[in-house]
Amino acid sequence: MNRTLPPSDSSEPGRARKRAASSVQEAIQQSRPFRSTGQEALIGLLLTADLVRRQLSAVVEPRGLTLQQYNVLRILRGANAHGLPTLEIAHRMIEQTPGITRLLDRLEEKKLVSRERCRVDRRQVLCHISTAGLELLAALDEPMNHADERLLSALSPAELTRLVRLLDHVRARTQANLDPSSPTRPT
Amino acid sequence: MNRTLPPSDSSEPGRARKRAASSVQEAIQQSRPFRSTGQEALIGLLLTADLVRRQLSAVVEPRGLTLQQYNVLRILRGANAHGLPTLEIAHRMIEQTPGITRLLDRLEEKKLVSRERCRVDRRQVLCHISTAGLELLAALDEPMNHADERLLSALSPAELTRLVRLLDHVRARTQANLDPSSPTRPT
DNA sequence: GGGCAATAGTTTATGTGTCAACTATTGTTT
DNA sequence: AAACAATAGTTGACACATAAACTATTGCCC
Repeated sequence: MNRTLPPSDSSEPGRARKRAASSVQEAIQQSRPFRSTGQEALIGLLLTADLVRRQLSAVVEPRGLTLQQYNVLRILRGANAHGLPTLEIAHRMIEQTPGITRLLDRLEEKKLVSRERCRVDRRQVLCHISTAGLELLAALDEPMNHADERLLSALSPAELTRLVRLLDHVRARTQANLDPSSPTRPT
Repeated sequence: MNRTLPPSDSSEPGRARKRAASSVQEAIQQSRPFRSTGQEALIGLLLTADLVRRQLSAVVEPRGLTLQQYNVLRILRGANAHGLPTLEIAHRMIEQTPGITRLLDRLEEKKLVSRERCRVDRRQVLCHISTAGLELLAALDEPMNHADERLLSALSPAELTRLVRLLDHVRARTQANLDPSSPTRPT
């Protein structure tokens, strides 16, 4: 993407737009090359993640689930028996607090999860996956695994490992940089 | 959601929640390991992209823009003078058609873009970025570049290139499997 | 043991994404 | 020229994300 600082900048016409460009450049049809590899990487990351999200959504959508709902069910399946308090689910997702409530509302409407006040700490609401939920997940395991494989079939095992490592690095660094002092302190 | 640990949690002694695992495993706190590296890669991809999106959103949000709105402005800045028809913008984003209309509606309300019927083909609506829009973008260039660098500062140039290449591969394969009428195909 | 802050969760409001159905214009066919 | 399909875009309905304000419960601590 073009990055030029002055206010009335940029956008000169007739810029050559066909060069042996990277896939990202082609995808967004920008008329200039990237300012940096980093920028290209970020855009590639977002494009790829969107593509993956779409593909995975398409797998669960026929069963009437969104990807987020599927995720909650997976979390609950993995957490079994005792159930999980609502916010614990939110923490394990990339979800904000208010979103998880309604997400669980819809799952409960579909009888895929059940909720109950915790007797020990009555502030908490414990969530469980129902038998129907488990069955639904079971039915989705196959196609989901298949989609996973298909999506990454372009990469060799070694490349996959490298990708995982690179992504881990990015997250590790960024999360370390995040403000550790939470601003949610009314004082 | 940020994985920032609660400061001195210690509410329960018996609650050891750390294990020496990959960053992804730690993040989602799944009790079992991944079935495959591919799955780990996908989840890592989604987590990382979400993180990046959040960080970049935080940069444009103080100016009252969403990341998508910012993107549209960038596209329009890059597309100069003649303006772009609505759907052309949508194609350059990962946006669906209806979304772009309302997105442009909001940008127009803020006087950041203008729209007009094309006289040649009256079905089309040509979109332009306004002077105010250009100024806003200019003001965001600096912090945006800074954020880009910060986000990927963990990776060396060589690693960045590798990441770009790996992501390109994933998209290339998947999109090839997807629909043969690729919308973003210049020459 | 009464006051008060932190915690767990929900509600509300707003912005947005997406699907389906719709309008308007153009191109094509006959 | 009338009919019809394709194109460009909008509108409506609904799910979702996020921030802010709210309720209920618990823990603290004096």
